[in-house]
Parts: sequence; C-alpha cells; structure tokens
Amino acid sequence: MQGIITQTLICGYFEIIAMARGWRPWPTLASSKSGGRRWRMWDSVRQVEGCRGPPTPVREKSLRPARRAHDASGRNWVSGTSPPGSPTAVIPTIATQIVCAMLPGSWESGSPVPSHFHLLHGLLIIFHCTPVLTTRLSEGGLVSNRYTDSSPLVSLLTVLRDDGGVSVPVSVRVCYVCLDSSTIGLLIEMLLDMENHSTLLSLNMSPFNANSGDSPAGTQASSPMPPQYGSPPISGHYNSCQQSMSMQHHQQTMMMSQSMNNLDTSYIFSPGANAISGVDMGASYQISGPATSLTTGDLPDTKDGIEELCPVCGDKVSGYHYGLLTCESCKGFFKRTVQNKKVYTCVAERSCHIDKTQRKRCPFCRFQKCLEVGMKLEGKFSLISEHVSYMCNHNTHLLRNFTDRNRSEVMEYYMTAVTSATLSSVLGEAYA
DNA sequence: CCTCAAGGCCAT
DNA sequence: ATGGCCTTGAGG
Ligand SMILES: [Zn+2]
Ligand SMILES: [Zn+2]
Repeated sequence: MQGIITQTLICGYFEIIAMARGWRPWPTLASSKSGGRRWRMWDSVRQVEGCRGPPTPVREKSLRPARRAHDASGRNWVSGTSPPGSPTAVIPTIATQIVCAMLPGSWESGSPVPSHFHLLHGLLIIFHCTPVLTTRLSEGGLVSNRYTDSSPLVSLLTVLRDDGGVSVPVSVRVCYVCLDSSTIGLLIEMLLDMENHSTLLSLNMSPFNANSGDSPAGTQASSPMPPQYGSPPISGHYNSCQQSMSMQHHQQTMMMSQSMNNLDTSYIFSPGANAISGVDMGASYQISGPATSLTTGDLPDTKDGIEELCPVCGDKVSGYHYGLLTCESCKGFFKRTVQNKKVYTCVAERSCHIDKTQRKRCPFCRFQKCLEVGMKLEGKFSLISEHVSYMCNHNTHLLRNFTDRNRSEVMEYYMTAVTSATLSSVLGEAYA
C-alpha cells in the first residue's frame, strides 16, 4: 500500500539552545582516543569548511578559549554559519522552540530548501527533546505515522547552502522560553492524544514546492505557512509527570536501537543521561534583576509599557492579532499576504531591517519577520497549552524589547548558570 | 449585555 | 499596496 511519499511531516517539541556564536560540538568518532566530544570555535569551523561565517568577527570573552581541536576525518560534518550579511553574529537567541516542520517527501539533506524556511542562525543543540512524530503521506493517504527520537529533526537542522549559509528547512518560531520537564510531559501527552484522535488525518497540508525556495532572488510563497493542526485535541487534564518519564525512557530506548540519519547526533545525549532531568530550564530561568524578570508562569502582566511595541515593526500595538500583540498595520499586512497568497521578493539579502518607517520597503522581509515572531492564522498555539503559549509570547516580548545591556545580562546569566551546567552534565569532561 | 480578534472597507 | 477604522461574530 506504499505509494510514493509526497510529503513528510515532522512534529516535535524541543528545547533548544542555540549556540549562535562561538561553539559547536565536534562529534569525534567513537573510536577516537578521546572518545569524547570536542568543541571548535566558529572561526575554526569557517576555516575548515571554507564558509563565509558571520559578517562580523565573533568576539565573545565569556566564551571559553578554543581547545586545540584536531579532526580525525577532517571534514565530515556540517558547519554552522550565517547567510551572508545576516546579523547572525549578534543574535541573542537563548532558546528556540521548533513547533513543527514539514518537508516534501523527496527532500534530502543538502538539497535546496525553500527560502522562507531559511533561518538566520545555525548552531543548535537540542536538549529535552520530546519524541518526534513523523508522518509520511502519499497520494493514497497516510502511509506511516510514528514516533522516533530526534534524529529526523537533527538531520534537518543543518543544511549547508552553496553560499556558505545554513538553512534550516523547518518553520522555526523563536521563543525565549525554556520548557521544564513537566511542560515537556504535557507536550508528550498532547502528542499521544493527537495520535489517539487521528488528528493528523485532518492536517492542513499546504502545497509545497521544493523548487520554489532556492531562487537567488528569494521568492517567498506565503502559502506554506507554518503547518498547523486544524483541530486541537487539547482536552482534559494532563498528569504529566509519570507519563513524561515513561515516555522519556521509551524515547531513549528508541534512540539506542535506531540508526541515526546523516548526522551524528550522539553528541547531543550522553549515554544514559536522562534528557529530562538535570537542569530545569524553566525553573532556573527566573532571573533576579531590576524589574525584568522572565516569568515562567504568572499570567498577570502588570508592568506594561515595554510591551506596547509591535514585535515586527516597533509601532504601537493595537491588540492581539494572529497570536500576539502587533500593530494594526502588521495585522493588515499579514492578513493581505495570507488571504491573497502574495509572493514577495527581496532584492537584498533577505535580512532587511524592519521598523515603522521602513516596513513598506521590503514586504518579503516583513512577512518573514512576521513568521519569525510567531504570527499565525490560528492565533493561538493549537497544540501548546495556554500556559506555554503565554510563556513564549511574554518572554519573547520581554527579551525583544530588552536593552542591549539587559539582554547581555540575561545571556550571561543563562550561559553561566544554565547552559554551562547543562553542557557539563551532558558532555561531561569534554566541557570543562 | 460585554469584550475582542478577524476580516471588510476605503481614502491615501 | 497601505493602514486606519469599521462591522461582524464568537464566546463569556
Ligand atoms: Zn507592526
Ligand atoms: Zn528584504
């Protein structure tokens, strides 16, 4: 009954630390003497791979000095670098949540990816991954529908383009939020619930043209919106703890028995490490600072003022539109783009700055930014609880409006108190 | 009743 | 094409 796979949908929820600048795990061969994992500086990566790298040199004193990395194979891995001219070097991404990804069935690592899926930063490490639901569809209907470990997603995360940039063929929503273990358990239950309700059969599989993406001018189709589920199966209460732990074990078992895709993902999880325990990102994310604490829970949002800026253009917000607080014009722009299926083209590098005065100049980049900040037709997270939704939007808003000083404070806190601890627990001595 | 987000309208 | 303003309709 197996027809030609026409589309593959991969859905999972992940806590991701974006190593946007500085370090990338170096997956050495298991047979190597160190048997461990090494880290290389971005610049080293660039030299090895001949990539262009970020537009500005990375100078981060908080990062550890480069280990003398020697590579056995020399070049059997994909480096992360930015699209030329993009502001990757200053992206303060702390955590990225990948909501879901949709690929054409014929897609393979390294093939052109649609430009609207192009991501501005490339170095990612996945922690606390939920099982990934991979659905394959043929013209005859659903072919397979199963959970796996994160390797399908990992193989998607790094696609080295011929221009030296890295594209990520997934729809990525940048959320400055970390998911704690209980939230992950909640998400796992939701995934299971989805399966029980056969929600995937009613997926809105938007048309997808694998060839549409790689045109140099950057054509942008609006129809492949971030794939959404039509009918959210969220209902009832989720007692997440037990379920999350059992599923986690299940996940690990599957990881052991399953062959990885193209990329070596072993560096992500140390053997036997519990991917859920360890550092509780959600809890430790609370920073003590001058009136800029990132709440992980409390919905009441007392101190506004900083929240009144449109995350797309900086104009004054007029309410919730398509999922978050935006201005009236961006609401209308998003509406027109989607309704009329508009296709824009960027004449520059697809990284135009969008603000109130310049938002009309490049609709491509404006719409791209709309997607990046999380605008979507359903308005609200269809699969994620209101709680998580709030955390994502709220924290994202807060951080986007941080001053540089505050942002660097958060980054420093996060890197020292959270990231380092997690990396140490996962990577052991290799990160010492 | 009320609130409010989605979408329509239309002068610019 | 844009964006300010309006109506609509769902839900409390
Ligand atoms: Zn705006
Ligand atoms: Zn542009």
